[in-house]
Amino acid sequence: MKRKTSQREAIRRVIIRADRPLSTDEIFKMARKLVPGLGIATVYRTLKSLKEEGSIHEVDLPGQTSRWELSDKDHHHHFLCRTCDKLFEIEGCLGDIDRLLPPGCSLEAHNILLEGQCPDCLQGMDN
Amino acid sequence: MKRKTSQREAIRRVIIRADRPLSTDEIFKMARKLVPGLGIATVYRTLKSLKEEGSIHEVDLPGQTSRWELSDKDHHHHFLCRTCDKLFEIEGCLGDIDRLLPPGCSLEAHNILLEGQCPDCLQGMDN
DNA sequence: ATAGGTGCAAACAGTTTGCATGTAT
DNA sequence: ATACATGCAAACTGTTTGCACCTAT
Repeated sequence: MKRKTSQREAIRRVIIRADRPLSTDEIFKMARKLVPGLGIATVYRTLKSLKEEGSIHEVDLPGQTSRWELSDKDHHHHFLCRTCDKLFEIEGCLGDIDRLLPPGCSLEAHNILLEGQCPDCLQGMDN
Repeated sequence: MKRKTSQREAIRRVIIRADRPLSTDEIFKMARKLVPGLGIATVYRTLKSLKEEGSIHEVDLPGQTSRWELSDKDHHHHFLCRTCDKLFEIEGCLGDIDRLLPPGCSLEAHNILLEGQCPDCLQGMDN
């Protein structure tokens, strides 16, 4: 996949403009405003392709649908609001992770997810 | 749900005997050996009910299907083998998690998942 | 006897794929 | 011109639900 199509550009633009990782469906709805006829299959295919070319990163979440963010970021983790389901980027990391590793296992990655209420939802403005 | 049926007992037994959190499908296959006609819908319903009554806990994983473990355990996290997809319990936790919390957010839970190779898979015995 | 549990098949949600058509190169 | 991308619908996977039948109480 290398062609510069309006669909692909719209999807890329939506992700670039976002201030947090977006779900596939959010991207679909936002990109469809830019390219009216856009189909969901194209979104899935394009996200996969952007991921494979290395420009975006898929954030897998427990129990939730994947979110997508630009991959040119430093190592970080995420905070998930349990009310609005929005995901936010968290800076920094925790040290001494190796300490938890079971004996005989090799460590290839670690995932830290914080969950709670985001500022907006704490104020009862449920959105 | 309160009745003592062979299906429910088999499912409970499989989870109790396991040395690690099992997937719904693993539970289904193991319990079906104990109760031949067992249907997958019953497994889903029973797991949900055991969860609601508080005897088991659902481990949601990013990108993977849920695993189930007994809920009478201390706070812990998990290690996922990227080769055989088995999940292992990890003792202990990391301190200073609040430090990562974005300003204005409340913290209700945290999730730490380590990923890599388990001892068996490190030795090339791919299972 | 009867409320609740079970198995089956159909329904669902999210995601992927086959195919004919459209379009960037 | 043509190889690749798109939209649609069908297929797929994991999970849930409706319903007639079964069974623990």
